[in-house]
Amino acid sequence: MLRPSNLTQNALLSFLPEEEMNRLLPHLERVILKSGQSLSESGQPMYYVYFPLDSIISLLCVTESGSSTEIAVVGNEGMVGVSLFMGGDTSPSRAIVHSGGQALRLASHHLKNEFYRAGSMQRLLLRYTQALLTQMAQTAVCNCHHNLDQQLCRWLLLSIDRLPNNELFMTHEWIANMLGVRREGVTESAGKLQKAGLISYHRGHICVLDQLGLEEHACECYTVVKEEYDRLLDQRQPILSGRAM
Amino acid sequence: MLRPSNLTQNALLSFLPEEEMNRLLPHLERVILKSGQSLSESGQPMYYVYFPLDSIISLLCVTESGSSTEIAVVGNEGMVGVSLFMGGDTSPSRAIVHSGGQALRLASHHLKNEFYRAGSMQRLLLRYTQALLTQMAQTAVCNCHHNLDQQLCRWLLLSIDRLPNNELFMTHEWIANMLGVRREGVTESAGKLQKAGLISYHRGHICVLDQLGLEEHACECYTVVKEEYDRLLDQRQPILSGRAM
DNA sequence: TAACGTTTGTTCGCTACCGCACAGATACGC
DNA sequence: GCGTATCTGTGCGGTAGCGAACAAACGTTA
Repeated sequence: MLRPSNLTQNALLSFLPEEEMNRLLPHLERVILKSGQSLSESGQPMYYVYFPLDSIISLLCVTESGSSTEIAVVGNEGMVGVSLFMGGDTSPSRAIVHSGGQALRLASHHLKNEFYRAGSMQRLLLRYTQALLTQMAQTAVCNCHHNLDQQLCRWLLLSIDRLPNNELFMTHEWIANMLGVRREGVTESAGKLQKAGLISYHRGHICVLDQLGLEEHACECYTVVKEEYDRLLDQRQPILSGRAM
Repeated sequence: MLRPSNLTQNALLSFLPEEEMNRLLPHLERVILKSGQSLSESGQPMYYVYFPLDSIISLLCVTESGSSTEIAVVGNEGMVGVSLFMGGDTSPSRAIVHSGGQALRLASHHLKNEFYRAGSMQRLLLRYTQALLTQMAQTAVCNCHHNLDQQLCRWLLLSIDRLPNNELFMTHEWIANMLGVRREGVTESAGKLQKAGLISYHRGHICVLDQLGLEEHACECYTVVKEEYDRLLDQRQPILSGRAM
């Protein structure tokens, strides 16, 4: 059984009124997610949804030829598995843990039951899905019109916004898979950012040194997404954990 | 007042049970949408949602610099304005009529009222939104990994699937805006398709001559999207109009 | 210490697409 | 019929990113 104090680290759950939270509480399980682990595969049924605490999950869309693109990133501000209550049952995208950590897991039918009571949980999850839609749309246009340098800045910013500190463990290779580009391209862009003093990295360990500087180098996509999340999800009491959005 | 027989041209509405349809009927207005007309602008409040009959609407995401990319296309299988019931109130994207025709319009509050009764309408609209999510994700990955020729094929196929026949009125310039590329690029790709006998075009009038051929030239993205729409929305009685999905 | 796998740095030619410029063809209004 | 706007075709140099290949630096294990 979880102590309520730990639950508030997930923003979505922290917004729930006590009554609904109490109904969910017995069914929430704390799990450890490992980097690289898959939470869902395209077209496969989902048995659980996940509310990340200090972990980050990437939603990927994969082509026939095997190349992939991240279409959204989920941290402690959200959840993985919206397609369940949207009525799809199966997941349309692959969900990969891109930064290991803890998450709360909830069996599908418990989530559906609560959702179809049509109370706060439903409103909250729908607003979150709307934020996800915005993120996906903005990612799509960013892939099209902004260069790799800008995309890398956006990606780093979205990641550290969802982490407790300004460091992340991630190789260039991984980032390349997320952005749908070559590893060498990431190495080159990351090199520029390091020379500019914005980040430092070493063998899969990246430190963001100058967040504001990154924002200046990023395209507007980061801000657009962030502001939409704030608008849709920050209308209630703030979340208790440190850097959460 | 609308005759019920005309309503069935929109797939979403045709799936509604009679009771719910009767509640909506008095509030549905038939409107003519003109090519190029904007139904919603990014960040602006929406007063109506639209159920296209023989018109097609593009959802666009626009960058600061003014370049745009289509993130989804909506025809008589869907509706424009999902963000209303998702809780966003304002539209996150620009909705532009890309093929003029008729649509049914419903004032926001009537839609919300029906949605929050948590009946068939809610389930249906959520399933549709799920299909929209899939389309957006697939479009994003397509922009990233597939070349212009393939994207053009996908785009043409998605368009004629939503039209009563195999011709559409659309200049290369417009298509370029949708795909987020140069007009010259579209001219070149369209030229190839014409030489291959798959389409013919002349000053903004495009005829699809060989749909199967187009599908062979397209990337898998078209099929993925189409099958997901079929799966999510074709589970009930078929729609009455001719070529509807 | 030595061997090996992983991560990053760098180079080279190649391709798709960009941005620009301009020309021809067609449709439309006066 | 004529002028004009729109649509399409084409040709240029430029560039961002690709694919492949390889080297160097680092960490881990034996």
